[in-house]
Amino acid sequence: MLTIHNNLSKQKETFKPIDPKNVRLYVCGMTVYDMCHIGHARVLVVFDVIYRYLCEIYGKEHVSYIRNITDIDDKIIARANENGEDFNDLTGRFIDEMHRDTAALNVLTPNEEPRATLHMPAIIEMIQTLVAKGYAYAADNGDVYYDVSKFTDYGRLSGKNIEDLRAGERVAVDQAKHDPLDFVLWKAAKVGEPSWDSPWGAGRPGWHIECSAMSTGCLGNHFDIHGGGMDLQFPHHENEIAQSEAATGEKFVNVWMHNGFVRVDEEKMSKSLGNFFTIREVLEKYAAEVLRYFILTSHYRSPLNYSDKHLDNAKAALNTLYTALRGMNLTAEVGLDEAYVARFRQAMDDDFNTSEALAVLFELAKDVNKLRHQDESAATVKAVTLKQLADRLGLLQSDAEAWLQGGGVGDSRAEGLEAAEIETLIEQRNAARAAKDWAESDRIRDLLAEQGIILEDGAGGTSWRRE
RNA sequence: GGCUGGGUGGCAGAGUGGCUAUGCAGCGGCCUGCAAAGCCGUGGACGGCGGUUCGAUUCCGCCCUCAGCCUCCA
Repeated sequence: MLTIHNNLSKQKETFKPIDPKNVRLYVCGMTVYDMCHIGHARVLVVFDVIYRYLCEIYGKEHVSYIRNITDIDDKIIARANENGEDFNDLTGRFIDEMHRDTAALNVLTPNEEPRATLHMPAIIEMIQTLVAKGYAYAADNGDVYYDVSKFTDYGRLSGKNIEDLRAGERVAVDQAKHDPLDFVLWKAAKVGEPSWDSPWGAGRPGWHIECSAMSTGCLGNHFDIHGGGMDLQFPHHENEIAQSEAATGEKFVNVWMHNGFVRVDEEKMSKSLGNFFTIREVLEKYAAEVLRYFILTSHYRSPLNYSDKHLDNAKAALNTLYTALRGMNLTAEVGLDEAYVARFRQAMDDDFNTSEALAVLFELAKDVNKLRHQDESAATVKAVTLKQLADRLGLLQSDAEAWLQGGGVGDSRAEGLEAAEIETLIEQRNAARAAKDWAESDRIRDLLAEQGIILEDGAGGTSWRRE
């Protein structure tokens, strides 16, 4: 029985899809004007694992996963101007870069990745509906605003009330708004800005409305799960609720999920603070799977502190799992160890407790190591189970030998010895060992160690890996 | 100031009203020519002060402290 922490109720609830056989999931994706950073990686990986698990329960063809792309907003326009290029060229380029990152991280492709600029009619139509219903007004400056005072439930998701928000007075007063809390649905275009025609003149949509229009457009007025980063809870998701429920007259979303932040030195990593690392930067030093594993070590709602040391730790942990799989027949047609499968599912059923799920993987690895020289068929069952469960998390996707010999490092790994050279040296060393020439044997081993190559003499011969 | 979520062993990170998390690192042992890997064993923890309880790291209160949101941000 899957339970999910619903941010709307602030508690864990048993998950029941609106349509018992089909699940509908929407996640707020990227604004594409720059490379994705580790915070983006976390959303991508966290919801990828959630998506995979929902597919496991309901069947892949019964889960609709939508992750939008914001491809028009102030920052995109500003960046395109800085670069002196058309904003479409900019966004197109960074959409490609994002897809390169998601592929590297083994993030599955959603059913759809709707883009704001390709859904203008639906966006404009929703704004028209809001104006017609009295929830929105066109201001003197050509902008259209949502009238927050008209939506009685405003603030429910983020635990705020309108009075407190007003008391905060941190919202800069915009003369065109009736109330500082009102937010923009349609922005009138300034000269030279990209724009679309609308009943209120040329302009572009506000950020929040695109998600209301595209999510309901893709999934229907009322769907199951809506996710995104913690920071989107307010105002973005709050505003989405206000827009969607006012426009459709129906409940918008049953379950709201928000993942925690990535931190650097105990501080939020963000573009505005400038303390961020791009996914690409990390992949130069570490294999993508190390980053993916690192993200899954903590619960999705907890903060995740980023550092090289933690990634080194993640790499070492992955090596342990791969070492257990090395030499095992993973394509053997054997049943799974159902006790472990049950424990894995129990962990995932508990609000996607990936740390607990990973612990199950390590216990399986230990079993494999224990049994491999005693009871090969029993060990194979454990190994196959380990591989299968890891698949469900999108982990252990490499061949174990290839992983260990590759060293779990990223794209620009320091070039070392070729495999053939290493094999030759190992042969020389083994000849020395056969002659009990330990000095020579150790000399070769030390030589290789200097190159980051670690030898392991086993019953079946000498194997090697990169540290 | 308002609201939210945290503070767990050297580090990371789950969890539980009494019973081993797990990983990395450490220590002892087995294995090995010696190592490495693996296995066995082992030490070490629940921010502080009260309260509830037979018993609290786990529930309640207060305090300290950290982070986040209240403004674009995953």
